[in-house]
This record gives sequence, C-alpha cells and structure tokens, in this order.
Amino acid sequence: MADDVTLGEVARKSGVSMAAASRALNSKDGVRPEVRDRVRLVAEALGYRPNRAARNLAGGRSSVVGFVVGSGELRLDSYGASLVQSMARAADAHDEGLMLLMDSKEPNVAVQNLIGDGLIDGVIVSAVAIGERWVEELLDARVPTVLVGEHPRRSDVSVVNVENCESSAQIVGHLLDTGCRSVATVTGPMTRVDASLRLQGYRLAHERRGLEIDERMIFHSDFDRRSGYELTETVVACGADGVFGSNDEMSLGLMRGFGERGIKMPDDIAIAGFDGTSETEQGVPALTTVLQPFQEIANTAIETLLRLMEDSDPPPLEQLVIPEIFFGETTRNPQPGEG
Amino acid sequence: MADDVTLGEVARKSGVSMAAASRALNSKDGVRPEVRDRVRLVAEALGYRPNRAARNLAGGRSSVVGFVVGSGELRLDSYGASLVQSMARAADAHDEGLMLLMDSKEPNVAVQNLIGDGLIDGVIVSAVAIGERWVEELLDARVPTVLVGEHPRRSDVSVVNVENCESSAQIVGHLLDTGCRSVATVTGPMTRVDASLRLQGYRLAHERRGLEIDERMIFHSDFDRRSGYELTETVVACGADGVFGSNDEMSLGLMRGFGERGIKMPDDIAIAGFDGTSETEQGVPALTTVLQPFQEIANTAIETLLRLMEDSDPPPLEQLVIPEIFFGETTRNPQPGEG
DNA sequence: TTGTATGCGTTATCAA
DNA sequence: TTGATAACGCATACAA
Repeated sequence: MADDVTLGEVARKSGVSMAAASRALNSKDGVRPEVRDRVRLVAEALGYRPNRAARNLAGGRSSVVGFVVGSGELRLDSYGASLVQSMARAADAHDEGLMLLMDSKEPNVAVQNLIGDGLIDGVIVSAVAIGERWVEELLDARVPTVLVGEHPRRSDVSVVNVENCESSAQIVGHLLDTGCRSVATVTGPMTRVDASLRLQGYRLAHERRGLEIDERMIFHSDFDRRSGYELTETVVACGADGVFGSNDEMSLGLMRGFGERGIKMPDDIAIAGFDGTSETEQGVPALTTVLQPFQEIANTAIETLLRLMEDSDPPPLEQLVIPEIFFGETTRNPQPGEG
Repeated sequence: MADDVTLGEVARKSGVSMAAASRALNSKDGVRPEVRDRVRLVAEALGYRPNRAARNLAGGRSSVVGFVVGSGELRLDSYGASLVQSMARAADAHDEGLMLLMDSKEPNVAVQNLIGDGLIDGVIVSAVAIGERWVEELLDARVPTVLVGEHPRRSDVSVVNVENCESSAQIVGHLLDTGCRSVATVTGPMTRVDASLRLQGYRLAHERRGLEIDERMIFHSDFDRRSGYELTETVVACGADGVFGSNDEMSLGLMRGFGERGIKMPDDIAIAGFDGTSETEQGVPALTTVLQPFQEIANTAIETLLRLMEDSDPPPLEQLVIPEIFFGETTRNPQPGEG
C-alpha cells in the first residue's frame, strides 16, 4: 500500500514523456485531449498521487495554508472552535492542507519559522483575537494573508467579515417588534470593531422606529460567559424586558443568571445573542441569535487566499458575509402582520 | 525579508562544502567542532531556514504530523477543542507542524490523499469520536499512528489514555465521603471504553466502602449536554443526593436542570463531572470534576509518535496519564479527618 | 503537440 | 574529516 508510484511510471505506462504526463495531469494546454485522457486513466488506475514536497520544490507552491488562531481562542470561545472546524472543511474542499498555527510565540519568530521554510503558501488569520503585531509581521514578510473578522488598523489587507451592524439592527428590531418595550444591550470590548458595530446596530434599530435610547441600558462587558452572568443583577434592575447580548457567550451567561432567579424567557425578559455556536441551538431554552455563517466565511477566506496567490485576478479587499437569524425560544415569535 | 538564503550560500560563506554544512547543521558526526560552530554561526547570521520541501524530498521526513478529529468533535464538545489547542502547542514545542485532518471523507480516500502525498510523517488520532475504519486504514497503510483515548479493537496501536477508572473512583469517593448518602451516575454510551471505565470507577468507589449499589441509580446517556438536561427529572425523582456525571457536558446539562428547579448544589444535590474544559471552572457554580491533563496528553502523544518514527527506541503500546481532581463549588469540601 | 534537459534545496553515498 | 555528486519527484523553458 506504500505509495511508490511516480510521475515517471505514469508517463512510461502511458507511453508519453514525463513532461506530457505532467501537463496532462495539471490541465495545462499543449496536449491532445486523447493523450490527456489516457494519461489520467493510467494515473487513476495506478493510484498515482503527486508528491507534494517535490511539487512544492519544483513549482513553488505547497498547497498548504496556515490558520492562525489566538492561544485561548479554541478553549475559551466556541466561536473559535466553530471557525476552525469550518476552515478545515473548506481547506479540504479546495484540496489544500490546513496547518494550525498558534499565536503563542513571538510573532516574528513564528512567522519566520512557519513561512520561511516554504511549507505554507499563505495564511488565514482569525483576526479578532490576534495581536496586531502578528498581522504586521505577516504583511511585512509579504506573506499572502487573509483576515477573518475586523481588525482595527491596516486597511490594506484582504478581510472577510460577517455583517455586524445591519444584522444586529435586525435582531434588536425583532425584540422591539415582538412586544419588548425596553431593550438593553450588553456589548463586548469597545476596542473591538465587531463589538462596536453591533452596538451601532442596536442604536440603528431604535432610530428606525423613532425610539429614544436610554444610555443607561447600554452595558459594556467582555464577550465571555462569566462577565455576562455577573451582569444579571444589573440588567434585571434596569427594568428592561429585552436584552441584546452582543455575543452568545455573554448571552448564555445572562440566561443562566435569569434561570437561577426564576426569570422566564421570553415572558419576563426576552433575550437575543450573536454568533450561533452549537450550544445556542442545543441549549435549553434555545437562544435566538444571529448565526455566523461559518462555512461560508471559511470558504470565502480560502478562496480569497487562493486568488491572492494567483496574483492575477486580485480579490476585493473586503468581503461581507450576511448572517441569518435563528429564532429560538428566548424571544416571542413575530406577530402576524409585523415584521 | 524574503527567505532566499540556501544551504549553498551558508556553505560558501563558511568556506566549506554543502555536505559539510548540512552535517554541521544537523548535528551529524564527521565534522570538526570548530567547523561545526563556524557553520552554525554563519547560518544564524544569514537567517538561514532549511527548506522543508527540499529536506522532505531528500531525507524523507517532513516534520509535519496530522491530527485527525471527528467532524463534529470541535463544535459540539469542548473536549475536542481543548485537545486541539493542546496538540497545537505540543507540536509547536517539538518543532513539528500540525495539520488538521477531518474524518468527513471516506477514510481510505482521506488517508491516501493526506499520507500518500508525503506531506505527513505520521498521525495522531482523537480516537473516541473516530470510526474504526479510519484507524484500520491508517494501520494498513503503515502510517505511524498514535491514538488518544481508548479504542475498542486493535490492541496493536500505540495509545495515550487518561486514567479513567481510578480517577472516577476518587471523585465518586469524594461525593460519598462528603455527606452524600446516595450517589447516582449518568454514563456515556456503553460502547465507548472510557464511558464504561468511568462506570467501573463508580462501582469501585462503592465497593471500597462496603456500600451496596442500587442499579436503578445508574442512568445511561449520550455524553452530550442535552441528554444530561433531559435526565434532570429522572435523577431528581430517584432520590439521589449526589450525581457523578461521567463527562462535563452531561453534568452541565444536569446543572442547568437543577438550577431551573431551584435545586441547590451541593446542598440539595452534589454533582461532579469528568473532563475539565473551560466552562467547568469558569461556570457558575464551578463544577467539581476530573481534569483531563490535556497538555500532558498532547505532549505524550507527540513524543510517542516521534519515537514511533525513529524506529529505534519503540514506545510502550499504552501510556496512562493521571488526571487531577478540581474541587469546585458543586460538592462539599472534605471534612477534616476524612480522606 | 511532444520530448529533452535542467533546476528546485536538501540529504546521502562514496571517494578522496 | 571532508567534498563532489547522485538521487528525491516534479515542473517548465526550450528545442524538436
């Protein structure tokens, strides 16, 4: 079962030269369709697999992309786990290998190690949790780079974003349109662009309905579960009958707090979140939330990176992916005639 | 910043041949220490990075290991996410790249694709969630393979296990020794070796204390959160004042159920779990649980794989990693004078 | 359209 | 202890 079949053998058994065989298999022109098909048939029959090292060495491309994630991103936030999973699938679908790179090391060292040895053609960076220096180093080293998630500085990078503002406006609107008279929000760190955009969406939803915003209904927090939980009392005390937790982790923390106090959702307080990781739908009650289209994000990121490396056909600098809303059990259903 | 410095340049600037330079840098003997040091100095100064593709092609090793995870393992279970995170760190520490492989495809196709092309030296398999055919295919293809987690068949594979039975006995013992008169357990699928060992530990703890086990206190379930949650009523009804949920996901489901019913932990019911992923400690209340030593597991797995590939110095077939117990807020603290 | 020949950067083999 | 030199498997410029 060892894989000793080389291009040379395929060529020989096809009765052509290595060059012709190579061209045939790589869909280059300059080869008769007849020959092309024959070579491919033989390759298939022999179970030929091009050696990636050799191909890399000769051709320059390795067909492996790196995926940089924050050191705590996987464990601490199911957003990261979902993204990695989808990215692995996307890479697979595009016949690229996916190397996992952690940002633990000093960025310059890591970049040198993992790019300099030619193993990787380019990288995708989960930007939200990564220090800016990583991105700086990658760009300085002229490594093809695609960011997933907004990044404060450097607008000269290709980035794939989920639409944050309008989606937030939609889901806050849903709260307002289904009986909530006073909707609070719990935000993430205002240094993060996504957090700030979601807050903006919260404002937008009110604006559109001509509703005044009570600034005391806006609570700033940390995007993690505990911080949401710890805000329970405060949120309850402010008298809101609806909350937009601007990510699911915080929302789940709040839900736990509500549950412990016997506060019913959505009747006493309706709540909606943002992210849509596994627990959202599996949870009890299921959280109404903005579903990140993880698979689409991942596919777009991979395809963007591939285009970036083709150097012809440069991809757009920013691409927006539109999420959908999942209507769970923590909000009321839309009233007929509304919406 | 591009990395054009090759072995040839290092050799030339060191005044030696490429062969000598190669030997010097790879710590092979047959080179004077004096020369060795000089070459290394030059290499360092030039920022030389050996090209992995070339090294792989010439030498046979790629310094990349694959990590096979179940297709849903990352999203659905934080165990998987924690393991991936630790594995990335471990690979990094051993100067190996880590390629993420998902088991989505047909195993034989995937194995052929990712091994046959010579990109990977060996694989680590998260065995608990992987179909057996994957392992079969890998072994048949003579790919160096290390399993993480027990696997029902094929005892001829290197496997790194967490100790399941004794640890479970310890934590159940903790429940029994801190005031619980009747401890129930919720198990995972009995087809899984780890689930069955943890149940065994539950029995062992009782045995050691001369306690009879009420078989109606043993509930079989699915290792996921929802299944735990759905058992809440049943567990409450059986009159237990303590529960050993044999993984954290189920335990967290139960805790949510208890919380909703106003059941206080640990006073009304004490509860302990198994795994120790992030939410365990961050959760409210913090769950007493058996902490999987993820980093140690990962390091052991990587080192085992490396030894496996050296072909000298074969590693032991099974290695046991001993977990510790995290005492959270869902159980009472040990009474002074108890053990 | 085809085949020949060379080079990618490294390790390994052998003579010196 | 060294240094030429031949692989490694593939892609590609160039000649046919």
